Amino acid sequence: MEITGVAFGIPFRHSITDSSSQSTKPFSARKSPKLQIQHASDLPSTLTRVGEMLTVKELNTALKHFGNSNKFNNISQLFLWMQENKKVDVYSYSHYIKFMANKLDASTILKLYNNIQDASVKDNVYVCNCVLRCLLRNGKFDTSIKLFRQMKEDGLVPDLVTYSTLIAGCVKVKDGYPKTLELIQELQDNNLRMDDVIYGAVLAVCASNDKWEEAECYFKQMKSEGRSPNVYHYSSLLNAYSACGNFQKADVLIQDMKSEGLVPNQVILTTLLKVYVRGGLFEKSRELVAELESSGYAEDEMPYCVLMDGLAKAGQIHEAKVIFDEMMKKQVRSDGYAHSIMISAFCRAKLFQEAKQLAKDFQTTFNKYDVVIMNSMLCAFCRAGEMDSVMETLRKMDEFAISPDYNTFNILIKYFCSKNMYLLAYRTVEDMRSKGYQPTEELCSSLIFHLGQAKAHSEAFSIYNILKYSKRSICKALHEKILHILLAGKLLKDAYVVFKDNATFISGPTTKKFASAFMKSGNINLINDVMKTLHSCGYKIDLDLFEMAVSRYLGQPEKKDLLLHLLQWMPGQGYVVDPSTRNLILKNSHLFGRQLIAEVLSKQRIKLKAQESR
DNA sequence: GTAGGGTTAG
Repeated sequence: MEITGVAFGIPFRHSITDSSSQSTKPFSARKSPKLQIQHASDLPSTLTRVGEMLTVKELNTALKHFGNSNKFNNISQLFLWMQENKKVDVYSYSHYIKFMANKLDASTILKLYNNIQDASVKDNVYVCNCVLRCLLRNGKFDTSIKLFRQMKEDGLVPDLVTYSTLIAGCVKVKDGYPKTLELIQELQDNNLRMDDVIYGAVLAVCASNDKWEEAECYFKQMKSEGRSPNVYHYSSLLNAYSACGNFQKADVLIQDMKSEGLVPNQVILTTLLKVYVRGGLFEKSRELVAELESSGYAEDEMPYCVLMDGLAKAGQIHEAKVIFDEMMKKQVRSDGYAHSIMISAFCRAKLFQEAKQLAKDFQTTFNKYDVVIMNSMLCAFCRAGEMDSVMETLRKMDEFAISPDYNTFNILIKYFCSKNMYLLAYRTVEDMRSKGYQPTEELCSSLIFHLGQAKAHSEAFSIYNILKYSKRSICKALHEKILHILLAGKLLKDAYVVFKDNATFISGPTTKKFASAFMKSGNINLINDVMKTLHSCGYKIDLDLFEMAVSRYLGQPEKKDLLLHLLQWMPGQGYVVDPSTRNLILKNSHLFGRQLIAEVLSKQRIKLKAQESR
């Protein structure tokens, strides 16, 4: 066997990069550890072999290498190894988090951050900024604000990048505008000054929150600070004008922009179209679309979509359809937005056959789906009563792994209700809630009613509880409604809970109905509790109720302590058993101890006499 | 060697 090449060849360290050499050494042995890592087919075992030879800096470079070539699996394996072998620094964290920003979910990133032991890494501004950005990318705005607070307490000194990251996170967030104001105030308090990037983010926040006056104000402010707005700043302000359809302001802004030497691009002109459409200037809008077409800016569907949607929402559904047909004739590139807009528009206009037709058309011509188009189609099929198509669409959602959203659930639940499929509707509400969506009270309330009618008592109660434990306030009459359903279903323990929590909303007759149902067949161990609850709610317990309770106890002598307790409790609240109940007790007193019973009853009599003499 | 932004449609 020839071994010379391996045993006596060029020393390993020197062979490094020359993978094309004719050496007989094994391929891997001819590479530097660094390259071995970068080219490893089995990274963990390569790391075990050569990882220790590399510095943190070199490992970071490898991390960057994997990051730049989108090798996410390798990034994870390498970073994990680095952590386990204590070869991490701030660069490792910021590289890793940056590259994995779209792959790490919120809980993973939080765990990663919270597990950092080295305080100098944990309050490093680069690391913190990366972590915050990653959370915001995951849509976790509140979490990131909370973490930001925590970071500051732990020693983070935020910089301009921190604030711009957070402000950018405020776009498309409820309450994003007030939060942005707070952040601006805070950065100013920290003696930082807004730069072009922050102005850009702030203008976008204003635009998405319908704050055109505020947007205008920031725009002027940045100009007065000697900054030159770029095309993005202009387009955000223009977008802010679109919400109110202020076309005069928009036209002036475009002139201003041109005079600054900026050329309106496709986005600017499309946004201007949005302003005209929102302003109801449909003739001017059509002209602008024509202008976009001749500039080559109408090669995809967006401008048509803006116009169609505006027309449809202004009640001009047929005019919208004309645009749609023209668009189809011109074979404009479409991702399905145009279909989605028209399907929803037809549904809104209650033109369900037309909606269904377009939905079918979409199914046969597109093979690309998302949750919005799925919802449009579902809505159309449901409203047109096409059960098979509804089911097929649901199968498609599964097939394409599209998770249902709030709208999906709502459409389905309403549909199932309309078809009297209440149990299916019930299961869909449960599903909806388990996915974190809150059904509306109106929907729940009607479903509770129908489930009750269908004798699905415990299902009705589940829906009631979903409503109750949601943060919304619920209609007071619902408590009484569910109480009737629970009584009908003999779910007396649940009925008791509902009664106890909502006694003030329950009418006298319903209270009476609950009380006698409970005395008759409720859990014997709760009878005294129910009595006390009734009394403390101001309900005057009548003697029949006591008689029922006493009969229950007499039927189960092992509960004698409960009977004695009840009898002892009564006089203090002004109750005394009636003569027939008294006789009943006396007749059975051997079961309880004659002496005791006699004492208790005589105490009741004394009390009674005292009351009478008063 | 590390981190930030902003524009149009359902």
